[in-house]
Amino acid sequence: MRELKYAILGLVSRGPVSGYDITKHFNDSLSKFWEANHSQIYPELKRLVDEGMVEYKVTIQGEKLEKKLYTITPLGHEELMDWLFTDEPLGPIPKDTFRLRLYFCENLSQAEVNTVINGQYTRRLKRLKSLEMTLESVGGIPEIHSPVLGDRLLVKGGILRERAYIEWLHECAEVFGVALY
Amino acid sequence: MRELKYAILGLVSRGPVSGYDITKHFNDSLSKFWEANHSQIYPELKRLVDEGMVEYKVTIQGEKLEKKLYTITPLGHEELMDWLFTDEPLGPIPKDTFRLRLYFCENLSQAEVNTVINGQYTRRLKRLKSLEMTLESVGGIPEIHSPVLGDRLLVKGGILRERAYIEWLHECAEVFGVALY
DNA sequence: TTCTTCATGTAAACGGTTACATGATTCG
DNA sequence: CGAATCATGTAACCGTTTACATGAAGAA
Repeated sequence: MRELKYAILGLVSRGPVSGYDITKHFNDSLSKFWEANHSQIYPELKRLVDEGMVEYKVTIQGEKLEKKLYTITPLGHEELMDWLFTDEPLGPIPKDTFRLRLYFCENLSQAEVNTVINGQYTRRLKRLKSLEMTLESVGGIPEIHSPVLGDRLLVKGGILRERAYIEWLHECAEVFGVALY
Repeated sequence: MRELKYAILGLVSRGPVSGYDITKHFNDSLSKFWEANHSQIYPELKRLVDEGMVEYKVTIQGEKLEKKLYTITPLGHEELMDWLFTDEPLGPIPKDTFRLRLYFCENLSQAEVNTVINGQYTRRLKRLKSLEMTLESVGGIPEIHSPVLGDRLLVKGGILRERAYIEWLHECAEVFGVALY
C-alpha cells in the first residue's frame, strides 16, 4: 500500500526535484505508467517530509517564484531499498472496461459486436504504433544503472502488452465471426 | 464511470440473482476479472433499485433466511444496452507495482535484481498454468450467446496477458544479465 | 455441536479524481 | 499583451478496502 510514496521516493532518489517535476515526469514522460495529479503529489510530499524521508530547500526561480527542491534522506533511502527488495504476491487483475463490456455482449447483434471490437482494435493499434515509435527514439540498449534503462524496459513491456491485447482481439473477432479492419 | 453499476446490470440481466450471488460470481468464478466486496455490491444494488434499473422480490431460504432475488427492469436493460455499445477511449495504463519497482531497481545489486525478477517470474508462471488448466476445463468453443463464451474469452485473454508478461520478464532478465529458473 | 457457507447490511478509512484557487515566468 | 507553462496548494467528491455487526442453514 501507499505506492505513490515509493514512486515519489524513487524519483527523488535520482536527484533534486520539485513537486511540479514529479507530476510532469509521471504524466508526460514517454511511458505514462504511473499517472498522478499534483493534488495527490503535494500532500504526499508534505507527509514524507513529516516522516523524515525527504527534505527540501526553497529556491527562487527568476524574481520571486518559489520552488521547493526535494532530496531523499538516509531514512527515506533505506525505506526505498526495503521496498525495492520486497517480493509481493500478485495483485488483483486490473479492471478493464472493454473486457467487461465484451463479457456481456451476448446482448448485442453481430453488427454491433463488430463495431465495438473494431473500435477497440483501432485504439490499441494506435497505442502500439506510438509505443514502437517511442522505442525507436530511445535507441539501443543503454547501460545498466542508467535511468534510461528503466524507460526502455517500460516501453518494451508496453509493446508486448499491447501486442498480446491485439492478439486477443483477433481471437475474439474470430469467435464472433467478425472481421478486423 | 460507475462501472460496477454495469457489471451488476450485466449479471442481473442473465437471470434472478442475489447480492450474495453477484459477489461470489465476481470473486470466485474462474476468471476473477472484476473483484468487488459485498460492502460495495449491496449499496450499489440499493441505488439501482432507487433508480428503477433493477427490482427484487424476497424469497425465504429454509425456515426464515431472507434472500433478495434481483431482476432487471426495461429501463435497466436499456441502460445496459447503451453502455454495451459505447466506444470509449482507452483508460489509463493500469498501475503495476512490480513494474514500478523494476523501474527504480538501479539501486539494487545484480543478485538482488535476480531475486526480485525471479520472484515475479515464479508467480506469473503459476498464474499462467492455472489459467491454462482452467481453459482446458472449459473445453471447446461454446455457442455464441452462451454465457460460457464470455468466460472462455476472458480466460484466453488472461493467458495471452500472462504470456506477454513472462516474455517481458525474459527480456528484463537478459538486460540485467540474470537467469530465470 | 462446531465449522463453513449462505445471506445482508453499515461505518470508517484510504486513495484517486475533479474542481477550486492563486500567482509568477516565459515565449510568441 | 496574451497565452502557455511553471509552481504550489486546498476542498469536495467518489470508488474501493477493511472492519464491524448479525444471524440462519447445512455439513461434518
